[in-house]
Amino acid sequence: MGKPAAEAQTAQKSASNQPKTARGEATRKAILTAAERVIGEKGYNDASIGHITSEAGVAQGTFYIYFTTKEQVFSELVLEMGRLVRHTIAEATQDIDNRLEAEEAGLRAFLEFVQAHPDLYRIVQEALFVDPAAYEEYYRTFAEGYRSGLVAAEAAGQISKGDTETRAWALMGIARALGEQLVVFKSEKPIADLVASAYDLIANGIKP
Amino acid sequence: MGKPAAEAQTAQKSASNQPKTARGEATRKAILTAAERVIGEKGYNDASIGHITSEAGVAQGTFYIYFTTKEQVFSELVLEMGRLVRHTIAEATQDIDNRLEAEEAGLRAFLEFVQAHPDLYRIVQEALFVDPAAYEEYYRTFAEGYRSGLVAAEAAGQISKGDTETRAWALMGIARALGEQLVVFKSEKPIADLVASAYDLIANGIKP
DNA sequence: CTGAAACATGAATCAGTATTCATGTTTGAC
DNA sequence: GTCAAACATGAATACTGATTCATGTTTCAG
Repeated sequence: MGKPAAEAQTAQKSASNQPKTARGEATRKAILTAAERVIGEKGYNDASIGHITSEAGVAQGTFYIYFTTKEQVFSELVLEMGRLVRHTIAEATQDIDNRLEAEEAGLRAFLEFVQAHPDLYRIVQEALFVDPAAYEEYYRTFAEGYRSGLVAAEAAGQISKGDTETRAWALMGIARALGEQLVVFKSEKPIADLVASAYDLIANGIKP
Repeated sequence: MGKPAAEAQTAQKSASNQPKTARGEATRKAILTAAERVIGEKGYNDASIGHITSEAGVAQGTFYIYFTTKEQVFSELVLEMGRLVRHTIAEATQDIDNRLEAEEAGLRAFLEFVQAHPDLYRIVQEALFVDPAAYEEYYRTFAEGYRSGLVAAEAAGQISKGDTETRAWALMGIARALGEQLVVFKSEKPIADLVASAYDLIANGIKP
């Protein structure tokens, strides 16, 4: 994982649903947090508004004060995941000049993040079916930042020459597969070991 | 992608729904094919039984002669994808003794398969949410075959030593990411180019 | 203090759709 | 040819769950 572009606090959500008082703010966040947990655990379709609001400790109708639709809360979670992940990786790699080292640190940060937020991870995966546009945006944004990092590293002679676009996708694929090991397959292997093996593969390949 | 274990034509489906005549056989297959297309396109939840049966050209009730549940037809599609993909790769790599070459040929075969069956590809992804057991089975089976291939190659000195389990997951992750490029992101890049870049990464890594 | 805007409630609405079933039609073994 | 088993039909059932709404309650600017 590399150094994706940092990012501003991003746009205001769509419609007329932003809270105007501290109480509203708190309620909205409670619903969002509950949605993350419930949707992450049960999946989009089995997570009913009732489940979400009861987990949040509010009445069902309250949901529609802050969100116009079940899909909207989902999309917002996908966006949040994107922001958080990019921020996490950017922070973990900001002081590292060498690309290969940055790759290693970024991968570690990503896996730690995923382990800490398993629900968000699953939500992004499900976005392919629930909100394809958000899914594409998530990966495209990520890939672009990644790719430009590789281009710079290539120019600086820190990595060999190659097709940076395909490399970016492949490296993201590795990160994703290892994240899935942790979250979906509940692997017990320590993150440090995963990172070490993946790093060796990324740096040296597997030829004898 | 490597040489997964081959496989027998696999078990009889669960309950009492196997056709007993040629007509029944044909109808069942028509429904299965329609389900593949419709579910692949609309996703599990938006694909109603009505959509599927009308695409298949049969009445709604006919569905329940051959499948006990909407989920069952989905699971069957996931299993089918597993069989097909393993078979395809096994065939593409059976005459190749060198592991790195097998890796290349297997990846190419996988990508060609995925491009030819985009619906099946999406169905497997959605299985994580619709039928997690089938999803796990799909990837576990695949990973085991993959890993044992790597172990053999390592023993034969065809690849460097390393953590074969993590390597297997990482390599599968690369294949998956590139497949997604084709199916989800509609990349125009020729498969040959994707394979060449990925092969270079897998064999040599990216260090300068 | 006060009243209008914000916020909260939860029961009712309303639509979609998986599954069942009573009723035909077709097939193939004998 | 015949008839029981297979197969097919599509309307009816049954249930789930997103969204709305009429009715309170709380907040806070002035």
